Amino acid sequence: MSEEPRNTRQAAAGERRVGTQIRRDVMQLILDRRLPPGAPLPTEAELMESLGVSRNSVREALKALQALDIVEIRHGYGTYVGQASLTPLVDGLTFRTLAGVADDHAALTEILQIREVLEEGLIRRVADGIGDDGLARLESIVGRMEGAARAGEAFPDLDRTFHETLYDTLGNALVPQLLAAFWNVYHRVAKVRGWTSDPAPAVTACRHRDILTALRARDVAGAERAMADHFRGIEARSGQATLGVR
Amino acid sequence: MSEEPRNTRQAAAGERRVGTQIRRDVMQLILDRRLPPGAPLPTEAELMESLGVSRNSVREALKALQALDIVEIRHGYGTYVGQASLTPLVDGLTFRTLAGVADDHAALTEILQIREVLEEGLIRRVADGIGDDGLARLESIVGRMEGAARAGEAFPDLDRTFHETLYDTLGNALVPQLLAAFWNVYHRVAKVRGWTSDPAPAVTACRHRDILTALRARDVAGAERAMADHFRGIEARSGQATLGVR
DNA sequence: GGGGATTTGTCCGTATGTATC
DNA sequence: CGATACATACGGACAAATCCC
Repeated sequence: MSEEPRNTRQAAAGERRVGTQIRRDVMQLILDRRLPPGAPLPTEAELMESLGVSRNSVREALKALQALDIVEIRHGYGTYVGQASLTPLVDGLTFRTLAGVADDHAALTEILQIREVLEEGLIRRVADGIGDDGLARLESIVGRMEGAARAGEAFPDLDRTFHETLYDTLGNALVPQLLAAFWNVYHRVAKVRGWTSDPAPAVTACRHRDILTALRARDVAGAERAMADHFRGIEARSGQATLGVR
Repeated sequence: MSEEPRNTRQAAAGERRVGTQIRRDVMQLILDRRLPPGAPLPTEAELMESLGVSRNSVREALKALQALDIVEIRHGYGTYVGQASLTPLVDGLTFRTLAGVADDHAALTEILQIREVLEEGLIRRVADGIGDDGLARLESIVGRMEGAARAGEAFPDLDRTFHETLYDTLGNALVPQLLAAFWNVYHRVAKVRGWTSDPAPAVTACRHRDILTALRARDVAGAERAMADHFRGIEARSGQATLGVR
């Protein structure tokens, strides 16, 4: 009775840090039970008993998993399986950009370049397989863009929705989420920096119209060029904004 | 003395959740003081005094920031500014893939498709601006690949290094990190699933040789085709692996 | 290499706010 | 509205790891 292994954690030699082990255990629990997003998880009390750890350790591990959107905690109600979205990427990239040792224009240009490469490559695949319903949905969005542009208003949400719907037809759920993540980082940084949003809505609406027109004509090369032009416009706006604060 | 605003947090009405507010405060502290990655942060005791909260709350917030790689905690030493790497993305995507309601082959195909679009678009820009030193570094890597292939051994690390060095010349620090993140997710899932690594190293080495040859000849279209062929090979391997466990 | 100081890791107990039924 | 279950937050205590002298 000289040494009593309080729990099974030390004996298994899985991890020396309790907190890390709890994180792995909770993730493994979700995987083992095939719990879908939104499914209820054991309460903190149940976890501290089944894992043999204190409430504080459970909470710290749960907070870490919450930051990764692997679990979702609702105050006074319970803990649930999270959506595993790309929110952590948005938070991380936003912080990284704002904290950049160099000026943020360079960091934002990097993000923009990746978006550009992605969308230029994707538009080709979209042009091949888009159907009439997809074109109709895009037409509706572009129509609303032109309406807002005539009123002289910017339309960041419509812009985002356009690109999101554009790649819905690919059947790749990760693509719209990744592009939305980059989009969110860009606009969140712009908001913090106090940049004005889209000084020329009419031009932006025209760019989207060009993309849709090329898509209708099944003009792959034209769609690629239209998308490239669109990004030239964004870069120009971004460059002017940084010039303004210098 | 009837009401003493212990801190400025409640008065500003920024957030009603203490934990969330601490997270924002610590991030803002890093931004305000222009602290670079690796710089020391206040100790837990200092934070609980300056923010007027308990140690548990400080620790929970710090654990969340640690999961995002925004801070780095060293047991018995101190807390430091993190690298803000893409580790959270790797963790999230790996979990998301393993927990996928559909089979993981679909989820991995999504990741692979994004890598494919990215690298096919990037290789074009690389072919324009790569110098002799870059070609020499790639030559060295491909040479070691061919050596390993002759010995019948797989070379996952060399594969990863090849793609990483390939895009070093772009001057976009985010590109290699993002590709490395996708690469890590793919191989981590493959490891968990017990897939065998690269059954035909000779073919893989040949694909990389093709890319390098096209790059030397400044053959943009050829480089793009070689890269596409490379991904066809990966997809074939991935498809066979999932067939094997069925 | 030994010892003390500092800092994070873990645990316990208690009180409070919050959402659901 | 009350009752209940749950997360949120606080305070104190000791253990473990690291560093410095």
